[in-house]
Amino acid sequence: MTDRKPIVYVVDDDPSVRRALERLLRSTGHEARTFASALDFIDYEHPDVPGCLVLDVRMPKLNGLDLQDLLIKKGNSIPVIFITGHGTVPDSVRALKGGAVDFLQKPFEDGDLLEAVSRGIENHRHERRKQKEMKILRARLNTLTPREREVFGFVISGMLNKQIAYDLGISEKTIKVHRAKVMQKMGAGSLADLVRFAEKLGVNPPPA
Amino acid sequence: MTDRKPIVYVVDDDPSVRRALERLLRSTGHEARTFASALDFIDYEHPDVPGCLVLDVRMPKLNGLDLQDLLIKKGNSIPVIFITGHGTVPDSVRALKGGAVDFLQKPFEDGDLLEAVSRGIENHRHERRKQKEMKILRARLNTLTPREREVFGFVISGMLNKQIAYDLGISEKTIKVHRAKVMQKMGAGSLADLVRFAEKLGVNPPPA
DNA sequence: TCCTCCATTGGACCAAAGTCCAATATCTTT
DNA sequence: AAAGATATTGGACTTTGGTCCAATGGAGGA
Repeated sequence: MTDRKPIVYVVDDDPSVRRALERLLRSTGHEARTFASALDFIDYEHPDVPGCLVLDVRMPKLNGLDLQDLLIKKGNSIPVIFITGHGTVPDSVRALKGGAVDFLQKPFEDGDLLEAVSRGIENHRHERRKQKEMKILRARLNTLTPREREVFGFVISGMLNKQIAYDLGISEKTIKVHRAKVMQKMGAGSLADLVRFAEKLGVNPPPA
Repeated sequence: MTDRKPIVYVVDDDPSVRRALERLLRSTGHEARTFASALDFIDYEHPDVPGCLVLDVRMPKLNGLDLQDLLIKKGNSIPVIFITGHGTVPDSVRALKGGAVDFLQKPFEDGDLLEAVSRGIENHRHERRKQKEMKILRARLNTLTPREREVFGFVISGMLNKQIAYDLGISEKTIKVHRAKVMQKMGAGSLADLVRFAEKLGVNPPPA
C-alpha cells in the first residue's frame, strides 16, 4: 500500500540552508530535492509520488507565498511548510489560511521541521488517494447518458422504480434498464456502493 | 431556516476597544456582547444561537490563545477571530492551526473584521447544523441492540440478506427482522438514507 | 443512405426484500 | 417469580428489483 518513496522538496535561495536541510532530511531517511528558486521548482518535472514542500518565504522574484498561490491555482495539492528568517504576522496568516502545514521561524528545532514534514507527507498521501479515486469516479460518471445521469439522481434519493417512472412519465421497465446501466457503468456492486459514489461525486437527488 | 439572531462576542481587556467594536458591530446590524476577560466570557451563560468570538490575544490571567484551547477542549465550536496589538508569528501560527478564522493586527480595517465575523457566523451556523444532525443520528444509533448494530454494518456493506445470514450463522428470516428494525429505529426511509446515515456516523462494514 | 447511440417498451421469470401473522428461548431486572 | 428486552425462527404472501431476449423510433455522424 505504501506509495513509492516520498520526496521532500526544499526551495530556498540560501545555499547553506539548502545544504543543511538536505543533510537533515537525508539523515532521517527522506528523499530530498533542493531548488534555489521558486522558478526552478516550477520548471522541475515532478514525479508522481507523495511528498511535501519546504519553502522559504522571502526569495527574489517569485516569493514563497506567491508560489503557494500558484500551486493552488494549478491544482497542485502538495503540502507546504514555510520557513523564514524574519517572518511577519500577515505572512504567516496568509500562509496558513492558504492551507500551509506549518510556518516555522529560523532558527527552528529540527524536530519541529521533521514533524511538519511527516504530517505533510501523510496529508499528501491521503489527498492523492482521494484525488485518484475521484478521477476514476468522475470518468465513470461521464460515461453516463443524460437520461442515465438523471435516473442516477432519482435512484440515490431512495425512490422506487415505479415512482421514478411516474415522475419521468415513462414506464417502470425503462427505469430498470437505465438503472442497471448506471450500476454497471459506475462499477457499483450494490446500491450501497452507488450511494457512496454519489456522495463523493456530489450527485444530488433532483428537486422534489 | 435562519436561526435566531447571531451574537458576536467580544473579549478584550481594553474598554475603549470593547466600546469601539461594540459600536462597529451594532452599527452593521450585529448583536454584540462584550467581556473584559476570558473568565467573564466563560462564566457567561451562552444562549443557543450561532455567533462568533472576537478575541484579544494578550490579556491578564487567561489569554486569548489559552481560551481558544479551553473552548476546543470543552467541545465549544464557536469560531474565533483574534485581534492583537503586537502579535507574534508563533501566536498567529498557534491560533490558525487551532482553527481560528482570522488573526488581525491592530489597527485593522473595519471591513476585514466584519468580513471575518461574517465568515465565522456562517461557519458556526453550518457547524451547528451538522452537530445537531449528528446528535440525532447518534441517539438513534444508540437505540440499536448489539445484534441490530451488527446487521447494520453488514447491510450498508451491500451484502444480501442471505449472505449476512450465512456469515452470522443464523437464518435469513432473522436478518430481515433485524434489518427492518434498523431501518425503523434509524428513521431511514430507504436503503439510500441508511447508507448516508452510516457514512456520517462512521459505521463501517465488518472486516471481510 | 447506413450505422451507431440513445431512449423506449414488452414479456417472462427469478431472486430479493418487505410485511403480516405467531412462537420460543435467554437473560436481566424488578 | 413475573415482566421486559433480546434474539431467534417459521409460514405465507406481496412488492420490488434484476435479468434474459427482443424490438421500435429518432438523432446524428460516416
